[in-house]
Amino acid sequence: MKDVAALAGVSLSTVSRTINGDPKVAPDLAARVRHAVGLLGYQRDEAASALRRADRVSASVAIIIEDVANPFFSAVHRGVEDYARERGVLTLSGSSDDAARERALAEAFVSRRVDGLVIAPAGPDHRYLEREHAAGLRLVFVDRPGHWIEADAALSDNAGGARAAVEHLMAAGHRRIAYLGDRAWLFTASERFQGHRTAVGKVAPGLVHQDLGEERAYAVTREVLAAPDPPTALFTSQNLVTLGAVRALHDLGVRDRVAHVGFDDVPLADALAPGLTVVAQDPHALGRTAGELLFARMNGEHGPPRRILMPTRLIRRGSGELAAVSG
Amino acid sequence: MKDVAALAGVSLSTVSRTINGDPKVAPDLAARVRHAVGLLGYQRDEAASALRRADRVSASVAIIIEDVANPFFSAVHRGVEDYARERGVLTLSGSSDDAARERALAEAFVSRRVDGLVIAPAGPDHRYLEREHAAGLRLVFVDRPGHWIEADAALSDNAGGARAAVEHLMAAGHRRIAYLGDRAWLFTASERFQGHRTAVGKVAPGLVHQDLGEERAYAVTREVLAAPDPPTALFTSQNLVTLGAVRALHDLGVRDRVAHVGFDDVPLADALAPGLTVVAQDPHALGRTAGELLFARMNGEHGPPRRILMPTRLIRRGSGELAAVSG
DNA sequence: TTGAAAGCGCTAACAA
DNA sequence: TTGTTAGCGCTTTCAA
Repeated sequence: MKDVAALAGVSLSTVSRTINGDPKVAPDLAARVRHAVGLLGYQRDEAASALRRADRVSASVAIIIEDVANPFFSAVHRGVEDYARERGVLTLSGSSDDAARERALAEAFVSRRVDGLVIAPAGPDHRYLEREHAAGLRLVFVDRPGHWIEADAALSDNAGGARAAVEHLMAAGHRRIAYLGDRAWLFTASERFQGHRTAVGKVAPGLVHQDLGEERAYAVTREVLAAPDPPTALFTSQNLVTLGAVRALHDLGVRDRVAHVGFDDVPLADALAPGLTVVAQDPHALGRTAGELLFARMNGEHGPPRRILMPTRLIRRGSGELAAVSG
Repeated sequence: MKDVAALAGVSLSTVSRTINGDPKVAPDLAARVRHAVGLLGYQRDEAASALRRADRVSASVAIIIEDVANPFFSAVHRGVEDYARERGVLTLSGSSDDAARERALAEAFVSRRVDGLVIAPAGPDHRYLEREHAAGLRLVFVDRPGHWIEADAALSDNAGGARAAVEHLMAAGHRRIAYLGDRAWLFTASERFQGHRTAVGKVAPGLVHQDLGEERAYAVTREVLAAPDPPTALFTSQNLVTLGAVRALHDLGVRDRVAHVGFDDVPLADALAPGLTVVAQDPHALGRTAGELLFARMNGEHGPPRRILMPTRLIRRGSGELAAVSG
């Protein structure tokens, strides 16, 4: 910056003002400065700039998701990024994997002075953010609400969606409907399980399996169908669980006999035979909504925490419309 | 920080030294400092720290990919992130979409003083990075090499993989093999087209379609198959193109008659009927390798640019093994 | 071993 | 309108 000032023959303040688009710098000086900037390839040091700046804005927000490579979360990420970009704000991101890493990431972003933080919780306790939040950190939760902390959240209608899925299966005559879900303590999972339970009335023992990942879902699907009095339909409550179950049904050759509805859409769902019926969320919209909440706070909105519920949508593609056969 | 110093009754330097693990701080002082830190929930301002620090290390790297929500790129992202995390370094990321945005993002990251930059090129010209690169910016390209700039790169064996895919189809008797690809000017696309051409010898007119996205691929697949003298097999050279083609073949009801090999694996490929044969890359490993190259430079490695080629793997699942019927 | 003071690159108050 | 100067939060000489 001082090289620029020297080359343009002006003071540091004039350079700073020119760069920040201050209107009351003489056009000829501004031109000299811009010329020097171009010649030297000067770029402002954003960190130093934010450090000195009165409002301390870094023009960046961060999102912490479970896994940047999970299609659901990466679409949420993209939603936040699109919203932020339209406002000239950079979006940082990181994969939390687990509660400890989530906390480490949150602290890393906070100490980099992001203007706001979006978190898709991987951990069951966000009290560690209480102090920062009280001190003015703009914080929004997405997909799942924060625990032990009062903050904005953008969520899907998990219970309603799950209930719709299972009721759809029941309307086709199914009564023995297995529930396969991921980590039971997660808000999303428990909401979806509630939805399932509401629809079926009483849950048959042996038909509920939780804490599954893709591989466990594959194995459990095979086990459940091999057991006596097997279910005639499956409700899988998370995208990776759905993938595991689809592969298992396929390998068993029963995709056209065992009904199946998954929560969250997956690629190629409509190219399967039969197509995969799902309760789709709109992860991109979820991300955008989280962005809206976050920017509202950044723009000075006060008031109590808001919780926005996004609707889900049942997409009939065949697998959820298979009629129940005598069980 | 000065609150911490006041509470602990020491000077700023002692706080700084304690936080940075300087061994020659008296244990009792260090304990007092740490206690105060805990009480106040103090976290160092990384930006200010990096600003003053002699080596100016920010403990962060960035990766620019076309779309954080594309499964291929998000897996690359995750590979870099995993490698960096093991070394205590934060990974930032952004979606470039196009050349202009790529440049804007690169400049944003550079002005945030990341220690290194990984780019999956979206643009055809990286001369804008030349000055920074010469000035010491650690730069690695992934998936596609940089253009008009000499820098390290981690690439898949695009030509070899494409050639293997098409030769595989030819071994099953196919002679009329359509090529469907994404933006032709991309390095990856042109390499894959070269591989296709090498395998088939001479390219039949009307069987090559480029610059496709998922929706265009869907439409073009239908058109190509409806035309006189249609191909008996398809080679789709990118994941979104593959998805479009699969859906089109499915909707036409010809997935068991028209052979198909895709470049890059897609979810549920093995749950289709027939399964989708692909030439798989390992995007996670590609990301890790880019990370290795980057960190080697960050650790002072000199020498000429290195280009690492990662092998691809043909995964036979059925669609690529359909025999040619009389055309 | 500890503290006082200078300064990283920048912006903002103040003076000219 | 422009320049001078102080200082953001931190690290790092330099002296004590």
